[in-house]
Amino acid sequence: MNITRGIGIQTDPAIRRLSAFRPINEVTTAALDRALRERVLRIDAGQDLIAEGDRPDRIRIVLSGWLARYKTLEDGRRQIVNFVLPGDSCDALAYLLPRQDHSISSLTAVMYSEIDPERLEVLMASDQMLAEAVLCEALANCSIQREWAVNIGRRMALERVAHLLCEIFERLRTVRLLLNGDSCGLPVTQTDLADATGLSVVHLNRTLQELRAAGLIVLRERILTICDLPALRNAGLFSPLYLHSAG
Amino acid sequence: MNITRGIGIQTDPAIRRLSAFRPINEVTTAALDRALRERVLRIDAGQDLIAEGDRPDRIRIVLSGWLARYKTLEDGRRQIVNFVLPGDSCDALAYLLPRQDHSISSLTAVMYSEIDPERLEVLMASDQMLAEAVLCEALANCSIQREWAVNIGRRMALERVAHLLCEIFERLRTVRLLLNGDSCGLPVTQTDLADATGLSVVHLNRTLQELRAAGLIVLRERILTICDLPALRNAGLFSPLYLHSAG
DNA sequence: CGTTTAGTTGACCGTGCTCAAGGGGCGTGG
DNA sequence: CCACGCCCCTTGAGCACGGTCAACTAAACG
Repeated sequence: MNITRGIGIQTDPAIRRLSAFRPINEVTTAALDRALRERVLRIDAGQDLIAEGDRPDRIRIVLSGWLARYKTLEDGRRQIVNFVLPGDSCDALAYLLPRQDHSISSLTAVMYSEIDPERLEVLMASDQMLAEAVLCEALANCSIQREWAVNIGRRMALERVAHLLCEIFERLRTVRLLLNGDSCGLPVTQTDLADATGLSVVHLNRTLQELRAAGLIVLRERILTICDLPALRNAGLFSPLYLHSAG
Repeated sequence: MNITRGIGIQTDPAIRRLSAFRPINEVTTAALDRALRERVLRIDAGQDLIAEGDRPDRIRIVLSGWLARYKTLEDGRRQIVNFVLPGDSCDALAYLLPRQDHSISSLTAVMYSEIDPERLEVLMASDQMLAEAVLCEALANCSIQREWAVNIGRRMALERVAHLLCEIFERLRTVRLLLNGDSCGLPVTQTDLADATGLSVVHLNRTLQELRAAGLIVLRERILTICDLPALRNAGLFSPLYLHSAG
């Protein structure tokens, strides 16, 4: 984990993410951009950025790379409860609670900004739109959480995986991270996808193959191509309202 | 749905719930109490209080009775994503987003307060502790949501039901709604519990019987008695950290 | 009394899990 | 250069957890 200063850092995803909820004016955008560039850090894949039980102190905002919010049971069973994608915060408001109730680990190499809660509070106090956007981001994450409960609890394996892929595709679209109209990176293992859908790796693998065989997706070398988006949405009973991201 | 004014209304659960996160001083408590009593409404069991797609306008805070946050799939499959218990708000911050992303319906007769968002904002602006408590309540709900994903995704039926019962018991304890040290009301049908755990009604019924046979619980006439709390927690792999409610 | 709703039980079956083994890519080290 | 280990993906076989369907009981209610 090392601090990376200077040039070549893109803060766009974070600003795009917030802009999906409220218009952020130029002055605030610039101030936010400055705050984000002040402490940029990098970690490799497979590191715990936040562990359950930690005292939350700093706010972390992802600039690039994927992470997973997860919890494990005593015997090792793991459930990923959400993916944290570029532009997402690893909990902008968590510092209000005494402890972290879940862990967050990197699935890929990750670049992120650290901001002190006080710093963000100052920014929020100076621009009501920014304050609301930050709250909305938290609320939207909560909504995604609810949809995951539905996904895991009431959808069949095929529907579940289709739904998850649709969600990821949509979320990456709002931060402009599609590779072209119908592809995006999917830099996670099948074990990760299994833990996210509540399936076993074996069954997840077979389900992916079913989706491939049906001509809905191509998944090779960590690139997901959606061949027939309407059909995939249909297969996953996917409706994007819950993402609250206008686009 | 009718307005009930006047006496005999208990606002305690709502105030206790917020006090679990931040100390609320007497002045604010009194102001909050007044705000809560201004518009108290009542609905019967089985009514939708909020429907997916609604434009959120008013804030609703439950004074008595149970509700369920839920989503349904096109073909009728229903997943309850959380219970809303006395003292909980049906989303204090939802008005920031354009649409409700899920429905909330009453499982019992319910008494609740309606507050205008502006009214609450004024109260929050005048007392930082209250503002933080309201945010914490939303964050704690979000944490519960994550735990439900784990519950549904990675626990076996018996563990799942045990866990849910432990959670309900704890949550009712923080708002002082236990009937005595080891009992609480559980005014919902087995269909509701099935939809909350992602199980079928038939299997939920059998799982409850297993818990009864193991001497862990007694469940009769909508009263849940936990005979052996440590054993039930053990059976459900339950650890209350995620509730963030100090007690 | 008939109807409805909730709980219960039995029988059967299927989705998805477990266990196990093998293949391919890749980095490391002999 | 090849050997080895490691990680990830894949496939097969058997099985179990939990779903589905159906029927029956008991209580609540008009």
